[in-house]
Amino acid sequence: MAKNVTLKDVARHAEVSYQTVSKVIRGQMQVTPEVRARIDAAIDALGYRPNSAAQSLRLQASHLLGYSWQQDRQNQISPILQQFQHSMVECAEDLGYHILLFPQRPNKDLYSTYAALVETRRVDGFILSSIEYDDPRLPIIDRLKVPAVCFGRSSEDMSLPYVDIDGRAGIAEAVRHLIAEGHQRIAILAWPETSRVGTERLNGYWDAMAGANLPVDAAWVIRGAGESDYGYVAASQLLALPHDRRPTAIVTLLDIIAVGVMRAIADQGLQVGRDVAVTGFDDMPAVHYIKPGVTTLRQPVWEVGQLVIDMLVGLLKGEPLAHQHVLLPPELIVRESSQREALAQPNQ
Amino acid sequence: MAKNVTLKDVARHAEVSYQTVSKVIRGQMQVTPEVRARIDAAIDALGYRPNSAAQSLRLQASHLLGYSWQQDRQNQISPILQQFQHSMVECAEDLGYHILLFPQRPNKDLYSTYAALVETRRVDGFILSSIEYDDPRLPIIDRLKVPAVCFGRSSEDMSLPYVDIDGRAGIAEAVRHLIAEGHQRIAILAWPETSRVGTERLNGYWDAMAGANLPVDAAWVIRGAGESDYGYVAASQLLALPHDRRPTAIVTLLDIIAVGVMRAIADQGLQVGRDVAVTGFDDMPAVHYIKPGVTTLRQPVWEVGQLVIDMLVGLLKGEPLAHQHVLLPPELIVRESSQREALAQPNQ
DNA sequence: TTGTATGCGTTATCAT
DNA sequence: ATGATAACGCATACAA
Repeated sequence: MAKNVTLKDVARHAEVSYQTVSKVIRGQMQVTPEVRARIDAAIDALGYRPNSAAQSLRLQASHLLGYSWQQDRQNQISPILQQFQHSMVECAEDLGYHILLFPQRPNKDLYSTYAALVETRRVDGFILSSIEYDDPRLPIIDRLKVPAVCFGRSSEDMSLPYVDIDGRAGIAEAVRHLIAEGHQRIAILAWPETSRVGTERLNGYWDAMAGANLPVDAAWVIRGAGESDYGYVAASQLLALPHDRRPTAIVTLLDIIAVGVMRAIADQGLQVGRDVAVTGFDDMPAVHYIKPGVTTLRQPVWEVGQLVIDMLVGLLKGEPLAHQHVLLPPELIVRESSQREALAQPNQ
Repeated sequence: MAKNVTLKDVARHAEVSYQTVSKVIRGQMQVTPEVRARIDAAIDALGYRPNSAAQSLRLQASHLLGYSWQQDRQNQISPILQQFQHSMVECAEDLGYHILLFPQRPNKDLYSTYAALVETRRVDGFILSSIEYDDPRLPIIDRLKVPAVCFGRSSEDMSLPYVDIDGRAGIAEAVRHLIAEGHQRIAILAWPETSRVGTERLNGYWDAMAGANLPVDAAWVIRGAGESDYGYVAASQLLALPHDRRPTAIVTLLDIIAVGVMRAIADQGLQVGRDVAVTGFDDMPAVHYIKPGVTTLRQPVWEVGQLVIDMLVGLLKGEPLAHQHVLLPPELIVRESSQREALAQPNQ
């Protein structure tokens, strides 16, 4: 490691006082072009960089943002959160901030985890993702009075600023697309009531069905958890309904679940798209190789990450937020799985 | 945000000098139990936590470790790297460190990215993952003379400390397993020669085949890139060989590729496991739902993360490394795809 | 055992 | 326009 080059070294080299250098560097002072050039040359020659610890101490700001993510049962991070992390990191750097990762131990006191980071002044604020009902982190953030912005919301009137995907609007659009394709008996594989995201999306289904004055058979709304297996089992159940009640389209809340549904349809000797339409959610790269292609809803995650950081940094600078809560609509991507006219695909 | 509680506040409350508090806190001083109790009470009452910026400035150490990851073409992080990140974060916290994320912009000067972090003293060291041949980061780290430990290696005799998975040993074990299952004509879908990891794993294949004195038909060793599609195409090619040259087992370097291979086998009217054995790599959760189950090699990623951090922190403390280079063997997980006796599975 | 003095590198307030 | 002085909070060599 090279020796520290300090402000004083630069000042000595440029033959000015170090306070002058400090001010000139950040444009708080006008000097003669000649002096300015001497200082720039000195900085360049010595390779000076301000010491971030000293800056943090002086400015009472670490320029670090704490982020802790959640894995699902399979120890996996959703592609959504991966991209979210990436976009945050880039946007933060553009604003002079960095992301600090910290663990979320299952058996450790959550409060002390956050408190330690705040009280040691290690981070200036937090980003929270995967917010659910009664999220234990929310009261903690509130109690610590630390700036924070969430990706996701626990309810409409959350006190914390958040950016979220409008899953309700997304599913509604998917259902309207299916209706436009001529479907009337549309089923949905929802999530348990404890899932905020799932409930939100299910509402989109009700919206669209009601908007088109289509009746909903109680059997068409299934709640469950799991991945491909959930889709397979639930779809098999739907396809076993009497013909006049059997849905011709099945909406799912996740691409992987849609894959299970498609397998169930094929196993019944039916053809996905032509006989039964299917839609997913997330546009997961992992299912891109599935044939037929899965109609899905792509979340604008990149924008979410940028917005979350923008908002948090704004908060830290004391700027009032333009929007306390932002809802971004997902984009419907139509592929073969929801089209009757799609070309037949040889392999499943 | 609550007001700062400093050492002096604690000292005033405990009626001692603040230097005494400082020393007592970190056990550098013996005091009467009575004084000790007063100090503890004060810390507790005021909720004192040492200011990390002040500590960093004083100790010339940020206790931050820089980590930047790489995404694949599909903007995805491999499950391996996800788990790696997680294990690092937990282990780092146990040692009083945190992970700082920084972006790897494709078109930005790589050197300045690292230099900025080092010269501002923002991080004490780096963790590098996804090392390949001629990795541009290696000379940078070398030039900056900053402590760093890698997950992965570009060559055997790398100057930087590293922890890596012994892919060669892993593939060799998989091949020996296939041989034990009675296979003799074993093919492998390798990666391009530019892939260090791929070359390494391919060597394991040669090791095992040579070790069993089995001849290798040149047509059995295919090099290519891609995911499921690569597996499908390459396997179709292998299965089109004359019967006496057609492999009865196909080794792949990735579970997803194995899935493509299995589809090709099924499309030929053959049965995976009984007619042609298949093995993958990584034990990816995403393919857990595939039937028949994919025999694969699970990487001990958690251990890698722990080791990498242990080594880097040791380096920062000036401790000599017990092992400069560590190679961890993957674990063979045998499932139906490589067993002739496996129960027949109804759905693909 | 306890307290004093100094510096880590920066920013900011005041003089000049 | 420039420079002396203080302060941010902590750790430590040294003196008492």
